[in-house]
Amino acid sequence: MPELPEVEIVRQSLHKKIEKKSIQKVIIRNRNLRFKIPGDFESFLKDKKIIKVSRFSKYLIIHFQNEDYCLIHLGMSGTIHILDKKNPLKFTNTSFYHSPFLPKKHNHAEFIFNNFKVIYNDPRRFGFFEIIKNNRDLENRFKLMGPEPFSDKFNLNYVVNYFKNKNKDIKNFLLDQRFVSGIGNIYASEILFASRVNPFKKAKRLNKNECLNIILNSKKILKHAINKGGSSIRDFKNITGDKGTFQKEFRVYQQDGANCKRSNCKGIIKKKITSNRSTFFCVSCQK
DNA sequence: AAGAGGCCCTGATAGC
DNA sequence: TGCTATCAGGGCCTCT
Repeated sequence: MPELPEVEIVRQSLHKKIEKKSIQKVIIRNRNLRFKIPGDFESFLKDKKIIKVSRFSKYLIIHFQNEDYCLIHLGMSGTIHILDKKNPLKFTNTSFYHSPFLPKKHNHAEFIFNNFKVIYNDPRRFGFFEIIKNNRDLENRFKLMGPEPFSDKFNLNYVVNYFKNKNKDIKNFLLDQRFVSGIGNIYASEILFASRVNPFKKAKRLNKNECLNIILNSKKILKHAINKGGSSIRDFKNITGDKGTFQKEFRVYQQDGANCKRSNCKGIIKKKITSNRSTFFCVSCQK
């Protein structure tokens, strides 16, 4: 689930909770993630003090002293839960997929701090951890990825040049992390709707104005989603924690069959599958 | 070498 | 009720 806005919301709460704290111990319950958790993971993280939690694209970056880092990618179903020992019944929810209550199954890793635990849960196992041991490796790690939508590098020149002679359709480019980093399947559809651009239009056929609209709407929609706490598209029950509300503002995602929400448009929202992913768009106003 | 498609995995839901 | 099929926020790998 988690696209850039949801990962940012997780980052904010995680940073607040673990900044300047030390990991006392790491317990691995299940090493099988997208990439197997290495055998020395626990010993490497033991007694490490967290400087801060930052983010690039959909990656959380835990900063330790001495240029050590741990990347966390949540994949499709990864969630991070904070379990407070002093209040064992109270959970700080950073989940967008599951019930806020700590799931019993699929806890892969537990990070034990002085008086609380951080738990990584991931039913589908598409997420992963990655240890990075110096600044240069951290820079190189993201070198092949495109700029974030918010970056000044994601501008008209960049996009127009990138799209020259490109036959791939625009929806697939928004999902292509080498072109732009952090957009996923929900926001790609929403951005193209806001830009009035048909998702299946070939990138090289887009004019300057359409490119500009896509750029501006990418920045605007992701920022708005962050302000709304991200999108929570699966059930939340009995929670007063970090629940996103941007799903209430979806204009096309999961809206197939509905009337187009753009005033003066009489179109219907349709769903089409490309590259194994659903795409939602208005048949009338997205040309 | 760009682009399309398969695949990793579990769980929720729909349909019979 | 219980089965089977389909779909889900991502991204890596292979094939053409």
